[in-house]
Amino acid sequence: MELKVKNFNLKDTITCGQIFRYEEELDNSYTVILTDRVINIKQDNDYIYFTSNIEDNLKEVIINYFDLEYDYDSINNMLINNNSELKDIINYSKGLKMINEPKLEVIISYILSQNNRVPQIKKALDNISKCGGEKVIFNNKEYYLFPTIDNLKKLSIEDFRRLKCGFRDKYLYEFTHSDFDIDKIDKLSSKDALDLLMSMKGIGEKVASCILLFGYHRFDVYPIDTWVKKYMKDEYNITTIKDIKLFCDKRYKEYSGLVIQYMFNYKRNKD
DNA sequence: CGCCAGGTGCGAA
DNA sequence: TTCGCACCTGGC
Repeated sequence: MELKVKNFNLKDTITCGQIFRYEEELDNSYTVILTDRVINIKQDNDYIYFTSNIEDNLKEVIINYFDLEYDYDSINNMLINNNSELKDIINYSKGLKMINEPKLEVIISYILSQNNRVPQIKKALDNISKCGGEKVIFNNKEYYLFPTIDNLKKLSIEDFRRLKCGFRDKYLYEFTHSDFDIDKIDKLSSKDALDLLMSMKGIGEKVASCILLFGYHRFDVYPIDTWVKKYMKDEYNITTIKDIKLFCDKRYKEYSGLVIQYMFNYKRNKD
């Protein structure tokens, strides 16, 4: 199946740190595990080509997952008009979309991320999926969907430890056995949402920010990672997280989360 | 070996 | 309120 796109960069969108469970294939396509299916997707200029083990609504699923109907162009133009210093990084990063990743998977992923490395996080997520997720055969390979909350509840602390989650085992167990209402977050202000997330063990400010930005499209909440730090130091000689946040909130307001993604993408790929 | 990574919880001051 | 430290795991 194919779809015409404009201002979409598949590679940047998939590889800029939003999701963990994807593979780059030899033909430069990507295989990505979504909620209910596995897809393979490839871009050639203004077209994306995709296949899946499930064809039902595939186009709609792709459009939703890669956020292709959200109007990034207007926001980008507005940002550049108000902040001319953003011209370079936005032109470099335009085509980067914020993925609509399943919320439960985002939460589990970022609980795993504390004091951890990306390959290790991915391995733990794969282990968890193998244990409680539905098996999918796609292009003669086995994949495992991310488990439902009911299946995650079947895992003990020892199971999480065995699945290489490390000391985060107890946080995962407590979260999955809590009465945390994943959809309630959408009804809260960003501050209340942050507080609610941070009331859970293993979720601090950084992890909560990642969850809200990547899982809930809250562009006014965002983490500051090493690449953004590097960018802000090199461009403005601003070094503390507090000052970086003050700077971004003042200039980029409710779109700061989007801007820091552009900074991240620019700084990390420009070397 | 020791160090550290997409931080956080905890006890001590 | 702030500070220092321990923490699974595995790659360097």
